[in-house]
Amino acid sequence: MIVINCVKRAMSLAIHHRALLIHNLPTESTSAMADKNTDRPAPTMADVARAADVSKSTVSRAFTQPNMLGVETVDRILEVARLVGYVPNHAARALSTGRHGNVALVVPDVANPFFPPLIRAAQMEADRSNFCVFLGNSDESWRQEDKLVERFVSQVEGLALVASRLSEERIRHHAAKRPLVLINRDIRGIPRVLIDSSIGVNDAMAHLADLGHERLVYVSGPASSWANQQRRAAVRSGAKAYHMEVTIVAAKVPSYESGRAVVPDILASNATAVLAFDDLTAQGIMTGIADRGVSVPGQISIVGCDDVLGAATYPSLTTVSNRSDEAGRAGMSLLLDMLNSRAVGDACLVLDTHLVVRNTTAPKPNRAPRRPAGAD
Amino acid sequence: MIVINCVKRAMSLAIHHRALLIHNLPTESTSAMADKNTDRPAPTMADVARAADVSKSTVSRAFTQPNMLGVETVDRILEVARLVGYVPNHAARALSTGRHGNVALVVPDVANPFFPPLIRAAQMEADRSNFCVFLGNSDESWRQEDKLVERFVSQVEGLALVASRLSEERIRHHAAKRPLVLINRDIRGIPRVLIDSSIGVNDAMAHLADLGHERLVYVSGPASSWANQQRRAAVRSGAKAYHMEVTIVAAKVPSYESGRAVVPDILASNATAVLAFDDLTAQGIMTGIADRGVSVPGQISIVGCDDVLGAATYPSLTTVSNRSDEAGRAGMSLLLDMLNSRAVGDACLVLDTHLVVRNTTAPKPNRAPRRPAGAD
DNA sequence: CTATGTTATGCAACCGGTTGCACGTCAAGG
DNA sequence: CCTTGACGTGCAACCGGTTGCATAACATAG
Repeated sequence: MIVINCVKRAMSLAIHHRALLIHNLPTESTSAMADKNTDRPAPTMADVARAADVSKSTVSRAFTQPNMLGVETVDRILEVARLVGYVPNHAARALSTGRHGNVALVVPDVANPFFPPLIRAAQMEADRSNFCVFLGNSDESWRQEDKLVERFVSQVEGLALVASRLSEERIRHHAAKRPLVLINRDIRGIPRVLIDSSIGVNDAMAHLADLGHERLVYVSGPASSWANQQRRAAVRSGAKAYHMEVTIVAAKVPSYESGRAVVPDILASNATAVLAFDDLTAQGIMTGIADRGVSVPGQISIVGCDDVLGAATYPSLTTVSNRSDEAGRAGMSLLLDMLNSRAVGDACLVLDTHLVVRNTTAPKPNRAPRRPAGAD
Repeated sequence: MIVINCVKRAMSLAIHHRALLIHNLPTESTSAMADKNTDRPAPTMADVARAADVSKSTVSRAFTQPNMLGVETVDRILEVARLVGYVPNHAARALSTGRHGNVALVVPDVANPFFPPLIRAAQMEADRSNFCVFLGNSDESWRQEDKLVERFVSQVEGLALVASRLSEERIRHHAAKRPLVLINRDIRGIPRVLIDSSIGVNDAMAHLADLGHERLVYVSGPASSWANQQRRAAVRSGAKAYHMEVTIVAAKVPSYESGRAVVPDILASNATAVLAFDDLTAQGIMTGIADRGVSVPGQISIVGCDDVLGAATYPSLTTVSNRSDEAGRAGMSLLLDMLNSRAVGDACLVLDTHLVVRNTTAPKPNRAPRRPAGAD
């Protein structure tokens, strides 16, 4: 066995182990290798047909339309198939039927905690209908997203794009060739499910206004994100309704680091409350602020979005909660509906959100927060 | 536009919107529908061949072996292809070449924060080689995992199983038909990458011993998890080395809830330190313990594994850190190596781990922790 | 006993690419 | 001038299924 500890780069390790493993193949391993892909190339329908003494067509029907055949024939074929270890070939089937039994799911960032529950729910929903799901990570880039979609399109029956960064034109282009649903992106004529955070954001602003806050910073997310546009708009309208003054600070990508990075801008604004595009950003902001000796929520209140951290932060984060898994399930369900019945149209499902008040919001301090104690 | 707020079950909403959307299709939407899938069924190679006045073979070669053709021929064909919007058909290609350009990645639980970084890294690594990746969620069940693998196998070139719950026999079975790598599962003869947490666990026990702790609880994870077996073994050997008494408490699945559930057992054990299978479990334990009025780390020290929560908990969690993304990248890289060069063997890459000391560990209290203050 | 179904199965074409082999052209070598 | 080889391209078979149509067997009705 080869052991390499603490390898830093995949490339280097790939080279290493390959170089090393030429030798020491225990006999069992060698025989295992002999098995591998050396056995006849997997039984096909023709093999089964021969073994069961019927035609290819009959074998095919035994799997797809059993009631068209004699019961004992079907039984015999299935038995034979099991014995020889036959597994139908998806690709071949897709070629003649046009039905691949696959769907694609594309998200901006798998590692952002907003998405995993959504992915999981979508995956399991697809699984219930025996669909396989391709996962794509667009890395917040529309080019990457477009490339992925293009690569997927020839082997899927439908696509679900989550928080798509693509232009409306590209989305329509793709939707024209394959059934496509959007999650957290709002384009007329394309079926979509939306998490309406404007409700929760509005609640949050009412909550802050109640606490006496008058100056708010909204830390925005990706410009091409529908959720961001919607949240910003909700902040704007909330500002009017509750007579608050709003400053917008931009964090390009939603992440812990982005949050930390915008802390100076936040403190410079003289605001007493912060609404962040998402919890990750909010968390970064919290630690950044704490590092500068400003207390939360004593001097500044903070509200996040998405409720993906639970009560794990300290102080526990007040946030706008939604059920992203629900969006995933609903989106996939919608897509599967489209695949079964052509009866689709301008469907739009809206899931609502609500404010969860925890411990990062408190009444406005008497004086505006001091400048950070430390330098920089 | 149809709006349905606060829908609870996907099924019901699917029915709803379908019922509702028969009407109100704005004209633009209607025309969009007309486009959809109504246009000729996507241009094929034959279409391009006709348009470029060459044979199918030539078009094929223009894409796959351009240097076999005259340069101007290639240029013309590519141009024509672009014009008619031709996109090669993965499935058809796979049928004749046997190369699908797909790989499968199966994990126990997408939503467990240990996996998303790994998934993301694996996905992006595959993407660099223009591979599409299927994602499977085994839901911690070997049956589900087996089903997924079976479904994937006919349309992928290789598989990566993360923390597989399958029996060794099933894994060998699958490995015999397709290149397969394991992540966090150790089977001789099957290429694998392992995160060796025994190092970190040992460090953790040394750390606790330094602090004077003599009685430890190990909260175990899934029995079929290799990581769990490894960690438990490391705890056992550490117990010997540092003369600690160890109790094992079982949490079947690694989750926040499981952690909370085992708190009574932990407190009953009279131990002064806890090592949890993973951070999620540790987090559950922390809040459960806090709820009972026992202080961390004052009365009980807690150590997690995986370091997926960062410093977000309060107190921030001491934990055994690893880079799961590195494992994902290395695993996928290894798989791609196998696909390119048949030169594979008994490869085994081991990534190491280290202890990150934060604020949930402290010297052993003078007296063993009291029973919980509240009832139950 | 023949006309008419009904049911179970086989034949062969087709899905959209890939590829071994054959063919034609043109240039260099004998 | 004729061979020989390299080069560029086309033909046709093949990958592993699906499916419309034909056919054979058998039952029922006229």
